[in-house]
Amino acid sequence: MIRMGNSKNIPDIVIGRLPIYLRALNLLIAEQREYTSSHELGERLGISSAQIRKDLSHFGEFGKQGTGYNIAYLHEQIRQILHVDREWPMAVVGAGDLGRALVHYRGFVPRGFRVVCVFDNDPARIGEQIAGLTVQPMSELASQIAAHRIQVAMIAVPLEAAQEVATQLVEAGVEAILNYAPITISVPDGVQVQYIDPVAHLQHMTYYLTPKS
Amino acid sequence: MIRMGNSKNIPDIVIGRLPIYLRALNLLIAEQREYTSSHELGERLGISSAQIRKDLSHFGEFGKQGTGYNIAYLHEQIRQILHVDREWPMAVVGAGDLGRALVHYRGFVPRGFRVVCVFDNDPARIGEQIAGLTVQPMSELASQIAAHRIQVAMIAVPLEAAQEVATQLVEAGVEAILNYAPITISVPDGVQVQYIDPVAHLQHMTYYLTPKS
DNA sequence: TAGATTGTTAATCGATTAACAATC
DNA sequence: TAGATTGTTAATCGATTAACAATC
Repeated sequence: MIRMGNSKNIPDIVIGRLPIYLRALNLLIAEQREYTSSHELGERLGISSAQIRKDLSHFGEFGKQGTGYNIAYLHEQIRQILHVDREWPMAVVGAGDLGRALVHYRGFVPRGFRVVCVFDNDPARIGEQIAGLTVQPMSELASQIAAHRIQVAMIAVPLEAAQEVATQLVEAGVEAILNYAPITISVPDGVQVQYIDPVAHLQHMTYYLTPKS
Repeated sequence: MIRMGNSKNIPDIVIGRLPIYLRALNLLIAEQREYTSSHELGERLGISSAQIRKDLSHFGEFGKQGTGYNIAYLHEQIRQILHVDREWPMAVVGAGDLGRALVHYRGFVPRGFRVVCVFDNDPARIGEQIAGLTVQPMSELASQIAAHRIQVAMIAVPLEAAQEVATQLVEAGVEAILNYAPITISVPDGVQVQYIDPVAHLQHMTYYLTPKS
């Protein structure tokens, strides 16, 4: 297989840190700062400065000796690397409390995403309006995803339904799934999956705690 | 410093996988299965069987050669290791869409957690009922956390308020924080913090996608 | 110039995997 | 017994860190 000269295989763990750097840069921009350094970023994030420089070096040279990184420039570069220098339309499946909160969430648009449709299989919910979107039946899923050219979806259904929904999403052409149901789903190679399981994080922390009561 | 004989320092990354194992065991229990193997667990989770055996070996010997692991027994053991063989009372700060969804979420109780109070600083929200709980003003935070002996809290406020809320929680005695605001917060040593940032996960995935539109 | 900070190399550290004796 | 699977060791693999020449 031919490999492009500039597309080395960058560790996934490095990719996973770029959004964190971007988040920190957002804040620095809000503070009206112009320059930062790997040392300052590291301090704020609890990461070593060497790691930040090493991570960024996979993609190019974004800093200047002596002065550090121009915040706006580095921000824009990372946005391009992560492909969030545009707006990704997204589908939400599940219009329960969580799905509703996702549709309402104001934090997607400023960071490159927009919920453009929401689905549910409960007749009581279909037709309901959420933040200007109409809850659609699952029978509309494939056609809507095609019509909106949706590549990214979020699953907010009960765990029993999550695998079936994932399968439908992939069949409809979705290539990246953020799954809120506490179950590992199986998808074909090449389809991206990430998980959000608050209880897993809580359990991780309680390992270190001694119960009071 | 004196170190107990049986409390070796177990890598944090191993602790982070235990909740995933627990989640898989929950499913196997629901399927009425009695025994499993490191191979089967690994298949389901996309993890090598060797890693699962290695991880578990940090805590004891839970399996039997030839037959694998008794599911109910392993489940109970991991629950004890993670200290979720009890119910942790939790506070939610922020009664917006997300906070509301967290208070309503049915997935906490079966896995060791229960939201017992919710706070907001918006007079329009204070007094509101959410799933049987009354939204309380921030001025009540310290006394309520003490009264309920709360050690775990979730932050669901806008990012501008997150650091201040975290500081108040720690002062009130909270030892573990799950932060939904997209900002790295600073807390004293010994206080656990975990982050949930859906956008970071989405951006991680879009790195691997080629935009269609 | 002197001070600061990058990008990169090499060394260190830690995590994952392969392999297998033990044994159910 | 034969087959399966554990727990563990040693080897491999990969990620992090320390250090520094280059240079703004």
